[in-house]
Amino acid sequence: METRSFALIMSSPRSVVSTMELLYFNSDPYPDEMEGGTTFSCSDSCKKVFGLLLMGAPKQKWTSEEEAALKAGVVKHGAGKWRTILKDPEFSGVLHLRSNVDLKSLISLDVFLGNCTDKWRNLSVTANGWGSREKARLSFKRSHQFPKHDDNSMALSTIVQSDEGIVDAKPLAISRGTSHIAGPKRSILRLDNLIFEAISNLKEPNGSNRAAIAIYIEKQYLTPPNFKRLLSAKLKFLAANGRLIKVKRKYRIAVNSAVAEGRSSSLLLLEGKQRDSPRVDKDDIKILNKSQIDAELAKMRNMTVQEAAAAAARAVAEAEVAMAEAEEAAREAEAAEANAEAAQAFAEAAAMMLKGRNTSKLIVNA
DNA sequence: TTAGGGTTACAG
DNA sequence: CTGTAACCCTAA
Repeated sequence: METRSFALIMSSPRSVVSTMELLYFNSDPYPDEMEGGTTFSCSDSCKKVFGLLLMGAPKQKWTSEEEAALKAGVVKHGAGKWRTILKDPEFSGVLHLRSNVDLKSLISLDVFLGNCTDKWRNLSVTANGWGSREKARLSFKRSHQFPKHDDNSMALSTIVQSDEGIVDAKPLAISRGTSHIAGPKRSILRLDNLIFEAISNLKEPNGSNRAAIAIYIEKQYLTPPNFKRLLSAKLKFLAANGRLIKVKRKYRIAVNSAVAEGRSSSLLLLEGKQRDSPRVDKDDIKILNKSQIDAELAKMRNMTVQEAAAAAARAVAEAEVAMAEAEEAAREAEAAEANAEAAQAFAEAAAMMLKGRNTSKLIVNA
């Protein structure tokens, strides 16, 4: 009896062993057959023994198929739901040699872009002084910070319209290691959404000022530490391209703004480049509202693993580009704001001072 | 079960 | 030898 079980375990990857439970060891009778993916029940000491026996076993490189399934699984269930992904019959076939702990490696957008391993978790010094592992961690936290309510939409919440073709399964598989996809500049979408939501919900007749918008968003959502800068940059950008109208430091939504209402779904994620109509504006920003995101998710559930993974990878790649761009914009905006918003900062500082509050922060900007 | 620090094996 | 992919350990 023991011999037989032993053989079974030896043929399992170490990662499976680590999650084994000694179900069959103590079960009577033993199951006649064990298929790949069968989990065992095992005491801790048992695990140690078999873990030792497996030491030196070759590492199991992730196949492109497994990566695709993993990415699709994250799209479907969300990052962090490793066990759920594993148990999903849609992915369990492909991922049956992996444990939930193996899956968790995919914790960041960087990783999502093509590195389904712990690569980005391993500290290594980079030019900007941040270890890539640390970077991955921050990236992950950041991506989880915005949607306070709906984790499931996270994966798609920052999708922007692509100017590129659909990444199909093959290029996806060989894209590992390429963490940035070259292409025309795109803008972050999620914050746009929040700004529009804030302005329209605040319902101020002449529009809302930056502070009010910030307060609204901060009340509704968890915001990143650099949120103020991002918001400033974004407001400026949206006003510059006419999607917001700025009058006396108050922003209102432009009537012809391309807010998602009534927009054809043909502009959305899954269609990608298949929409061949000429672009009017290279900075055109598409916004997915909640129902559209849900629709996209529904579509993805009907896709094959490869299709979903391709779409997911593209979405995340674009989100990553968007995030990088937003941060870049924020950096650039810092200098610009010193001039453009100086008057505002002074005014606010003065007002604050009158109220006897600490003005140091605001004066710094002036 | 997961996140995250730590360790090991392997390729270059 | 070094960097990285894969894997281990464990607090919460």
